[in-house]
Amino acid sequence: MGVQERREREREARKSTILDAARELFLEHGFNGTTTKQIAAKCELSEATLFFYFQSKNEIFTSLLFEGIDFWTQGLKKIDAIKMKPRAKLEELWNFYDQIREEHPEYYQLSAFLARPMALSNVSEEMKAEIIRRSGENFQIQADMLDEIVGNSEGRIVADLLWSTYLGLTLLQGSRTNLKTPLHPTKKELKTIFEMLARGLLGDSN
Amino acid sequence: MGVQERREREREARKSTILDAARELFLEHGFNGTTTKQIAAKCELSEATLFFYFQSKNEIFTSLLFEGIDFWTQGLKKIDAIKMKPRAKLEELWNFYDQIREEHPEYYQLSAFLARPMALSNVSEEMKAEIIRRSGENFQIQADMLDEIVGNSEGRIVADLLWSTYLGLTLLQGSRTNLKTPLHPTKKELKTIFEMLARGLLGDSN
Amino acid sequence: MGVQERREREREARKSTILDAARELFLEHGFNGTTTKQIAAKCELSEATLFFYFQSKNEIFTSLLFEGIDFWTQGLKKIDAIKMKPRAKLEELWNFYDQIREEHPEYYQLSAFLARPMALSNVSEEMKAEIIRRSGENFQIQADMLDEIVGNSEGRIVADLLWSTYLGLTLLQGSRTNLKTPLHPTKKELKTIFEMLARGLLGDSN
Amino acid sequence: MGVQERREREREARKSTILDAARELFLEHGFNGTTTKQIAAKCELSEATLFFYFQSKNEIFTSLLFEGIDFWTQGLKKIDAIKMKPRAKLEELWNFYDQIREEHPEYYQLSAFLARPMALSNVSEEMKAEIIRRSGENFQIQADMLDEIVGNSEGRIVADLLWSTYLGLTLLQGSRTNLKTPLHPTKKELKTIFEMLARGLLGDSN
DNA sequence: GATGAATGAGTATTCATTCAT
DNA sequence: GATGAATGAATACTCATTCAT
Repeated sequence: MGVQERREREREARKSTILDAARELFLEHGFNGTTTKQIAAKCELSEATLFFYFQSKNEIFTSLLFEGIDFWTQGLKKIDAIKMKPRAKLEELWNFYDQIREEHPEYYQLSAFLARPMALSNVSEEMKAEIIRRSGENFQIQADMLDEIVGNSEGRIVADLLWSTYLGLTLLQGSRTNLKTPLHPTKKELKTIFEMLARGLLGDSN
Repeated sequence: MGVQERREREREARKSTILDAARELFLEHGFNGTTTKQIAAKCELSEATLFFYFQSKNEIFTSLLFEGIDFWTQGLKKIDAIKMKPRAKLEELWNFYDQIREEHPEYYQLSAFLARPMALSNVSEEMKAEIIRRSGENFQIQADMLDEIVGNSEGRIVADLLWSTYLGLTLLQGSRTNLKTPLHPTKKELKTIFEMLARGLLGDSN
Repeated sequence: MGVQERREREREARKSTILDAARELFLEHGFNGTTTKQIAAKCELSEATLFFYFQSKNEIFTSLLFEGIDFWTQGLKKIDAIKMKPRAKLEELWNFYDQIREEHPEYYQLSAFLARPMALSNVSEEMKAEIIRRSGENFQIQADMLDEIVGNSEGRIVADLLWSTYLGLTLLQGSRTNLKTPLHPTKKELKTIFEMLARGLLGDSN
Repeated sequence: MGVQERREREREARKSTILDAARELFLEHGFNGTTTKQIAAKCELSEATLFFYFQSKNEIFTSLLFEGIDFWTQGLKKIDAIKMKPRAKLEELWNFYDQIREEHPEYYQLSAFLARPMALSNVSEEMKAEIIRRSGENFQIQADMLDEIVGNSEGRIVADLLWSTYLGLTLLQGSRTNLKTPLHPTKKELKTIFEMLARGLLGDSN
């Protein structure tokens, strides 16, 4: 059934085209600030075609959400699998955050996005449940990893600290871009912050 | 003229009523997701009446922004004025964050809000400039305070760390509320996080 | 009853103030393009006060209409009363048109206004009837006068020609102002036009 | 591609339907007195559909303006091309006015419309410039034609007289319709008026 | 598969008018 | 008398979605 397979592949390619356009627009203008007309224009299709590939604007949106969550899952699982000393692994995790932020800012923004109170107000209850499940899974991976790193069951707390800090720093930079303030922390300063944090988390000796 | 004064007071009260309704809705659904109809319904006025007190939906929005920024300014200045040992002052600042978050979550959300890339896309250039100015002032107060606390000019970096962490933690909790995950960190865990941070910032001796 | 009389006088004065403001705005922007807010602002009263002196925006409008029609009636009756040779009287009438256009353009515009198909669409049937009655009276005075001037019962036709020409010329100038075309006919050219017309109406000998 | 051509034709037909409805309403109630709802109802389409064919209410309006101006241009050029004796040509022109008024009163009203002070207040500066240009062209054709007819360079003045008279007569009839006065001048009386005018313009001998 | 055409429900804002003081 | 406050109805225009082809 080569024909059917090719059709399937083509269908997925088209969906990708649409998602690429939508992702950019949703990130820049938010859900309500983005129109199907804009999405259609950006991917050079008619508005009607969008609805052939997705049931609704909302489905396009949740597709992007799942895509982002899955991206994180894959990265975290890869790190989890590596064998390393605690301090090194902590640094590895931190660097992973850094890397995603640089190479895939859209997936980074996603995390901040999901944290906003209004984030899921347009999403159906079923979808919401699924998003919750998958996001929780991601957090659990990090918490387990950090349990191991700090050598006790405070992993959950440390995960909170580490993750919040990074999330906060990202937002801070976003805010400074908005507010046209000089961008801080720089790459070097980020390193300093990590050292401070690591000292706090693991003690001076590490 | 008692009459005129009473009128003025009543007018301010009405504006407050509108702002209270609008604040809640904007926080929950964002600017584009909130309609003047919703605001009017929430404060039990007609839509037209909104426009008697504010020139536009945008003016309502920016009024809320300024209100929040000013609230922070006042609190920060109060702390800045207190004479204290570094470690104690650090704790004071941390507690201030905590207190606002508990007593005025709406002003807390504001900070996260301002960080979003699309946050100010509906705001006129003049207003944007003013928001930038006042927000920057708030950050400067914190940076200066922390310079003094850590005893060197790394205040800016420390301010970044402290503030990002707290901002991140807030978002984390928001995210967990959204995602219906059990709420962490708890009050006690927050204390632990602060200890870790303080150790990282000031060294073990403090 | 001096008090009551003074009150009456004051009331009329206020009405005049309002009408002055309204006249200017209606002429410039039309009925639908003029708002009660604008009228109130122009005469430095509150919108509500307008409704103390007039029942509605429509009543303000029809008041202006009657005012204008009456102004014409008075002028025409004055000319009618003068004893003169036909050609001189024709010129007198023409000059009267000219004078009103220069000194009271608002009353001149009125005539053009009344001629427009949509002119009275906002006016109640009773008011419309009254306007029709009084306008017809004005036309009758002119027709009778011209019967006498041309010495036969073709006055009605001549009145039509004379009046249409003048009305048309006024509109022509209005159109040229709108279209920023050089203004023609000039005062001198108007005289030439009158000569042509008079020759046509009365024959070469006059 | 027959399909594409048919689509194009259908699209033009729909635009025409909308313009027909709009023309009637604008003539009767003016720009501000006509709503998109009314237009939509009149041509049995939804309001939204109007905006699929035209960018704005204003674009509908200016489309009508251009349509009318072009109609005049075509007729005038046709007459200009005919070789005739002066008096005959003058009559030809007069009859052309008459014909348009009878067969296309909407294009006749247009001229009166353009003359109103507020006529173009809703039109963009670019459009206004274009309207001015094209209207001026029409007048120039008439002035040149009349220069030739009267045999000297007084064409401009004669054009003013002729055109104003006709414009005025149209308005007069409009006014009488409004005011429910018996309609004058009749067809026969119009002829008499023309004779008077022609005598005035060309002298008794013609 | 893809799209031009069509629309019901909504969007911020304005308007003439009313009413309590 | 005068006005600040309030509003129902309307206004031009937009949006996500549907459907015939």
